[in-house]
Amino acid sequence: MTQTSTLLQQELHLNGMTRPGGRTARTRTAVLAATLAELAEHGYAELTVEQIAQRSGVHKTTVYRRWGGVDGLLVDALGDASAGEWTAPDTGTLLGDLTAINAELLAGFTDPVAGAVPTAVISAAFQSDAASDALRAFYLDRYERCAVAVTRAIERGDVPAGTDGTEVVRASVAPLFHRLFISREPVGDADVTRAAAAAVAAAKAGVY
Amino acid sequence: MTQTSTLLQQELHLNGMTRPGGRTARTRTAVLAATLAELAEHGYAELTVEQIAQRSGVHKTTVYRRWGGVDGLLVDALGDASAGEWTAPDTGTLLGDLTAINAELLAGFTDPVAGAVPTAVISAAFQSDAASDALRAFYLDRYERCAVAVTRAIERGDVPAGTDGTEVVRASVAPLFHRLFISREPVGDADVTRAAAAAVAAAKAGVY
DNA sequence: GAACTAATGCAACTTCAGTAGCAATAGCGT
DNA sequence: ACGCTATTGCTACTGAAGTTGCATTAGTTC
Repeated sequence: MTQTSTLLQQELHLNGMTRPGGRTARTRTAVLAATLAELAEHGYAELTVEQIAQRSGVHKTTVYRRWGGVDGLLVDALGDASAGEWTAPDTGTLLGDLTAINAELLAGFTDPVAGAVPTAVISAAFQSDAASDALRAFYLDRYERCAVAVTRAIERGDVPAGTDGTEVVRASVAPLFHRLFISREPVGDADVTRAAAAAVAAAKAGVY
Repeated sequence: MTQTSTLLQQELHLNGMTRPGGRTARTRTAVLAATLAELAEHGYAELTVEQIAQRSGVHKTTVYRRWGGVDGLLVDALGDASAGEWTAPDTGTLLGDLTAINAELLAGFTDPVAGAVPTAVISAAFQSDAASDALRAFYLDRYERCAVAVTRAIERGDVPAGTDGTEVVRASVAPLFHRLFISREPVGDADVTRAAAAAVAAAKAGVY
């Protein structure tokens, strides 16, 4: 956590608060930073409010009051992470775009720091409706942004008109998620390219 | 839990025990049955050893000693569920087979009783290595059994020779898992057929 | 059927997640 | 600058998860 990112978070997300003063934002920043740190160090299984509170210097009662528990913290952290602007890569071909998206996705989840929050929220979604809703919103937004790659492919004539872009993206990333969190198999570059190639083949066949 | 299934479980899974006598098997049956019942009623989030112990009439110390905790119970329950023989459907076409597999999968996870154990193990795999290993073994076995559908398609000449059957199956089911547990979107029959069709199209294009 | 021992039952204890009530503090408006 | 109040800090409490040591029961073996 650099000082710049700290200040950045302090400026953002002050909506809906009756008193968005310096202290409120300060505690939020400290708690979320501590959450990320604890998550990266110990993982979701051992993520506890007490540790986060102690690490952030904020009392645990405050954390329980504002976030309700670990799930709430994760939801807030996910919203924070997805706040920044993000645009899909543009390599010139649909296969290239989807491959790049998949590679970025895999790299993100493989990295113990960057992947900790999304992984934890996926796990928390099994228990918490709030986490489930946050996940859905996050990925719908992501797929919407990625769909432009398919739109470009349609304009190039590579893919039938009327193809649902978000569906193609979903199909492209699904095998990676499947290996990572369902069948729990190792995932490599071969899976990245194969999944993208399969989505392209299905799209060209007019499945979506 | 019918009496027949109880007796069936009592007969099975007696390997590796130093004293596989009647009582040991009896407590195991009672505890696993209680686990399934608790899971179906309250879900994984509220699944607790104490409740299971109380419901089964077995002391909680015994449960902790033999299974170590909730995760161990789920692993054992999953092994129990996957013990029975299962063969992939044979409809005459690859698309039909994959669609049938997907439909069965979705129905299984949608049903609150039948889907409770697999769902819980997927969730537990985020915390427990034992659950993760059990999941991997379970699905590898499942995909192996489903791969015969692709083998038949190769023999019919519908799909290029050398196609990896398990990969096709993975690709076919992945979008369903993705909607169910990652993006948390509603899943319907349209998704079942579309995912199967996409896998077929990619397989025919020689991706796998 | 009698001794042996694996497996279970039992009670007490420790630890920790989460809550409640009240005191203290710091931002906000005048 | 001064009061108001949202927010946080603090202490103590409740309840549940999980552990430990020992007593008891029930299969197994001879």
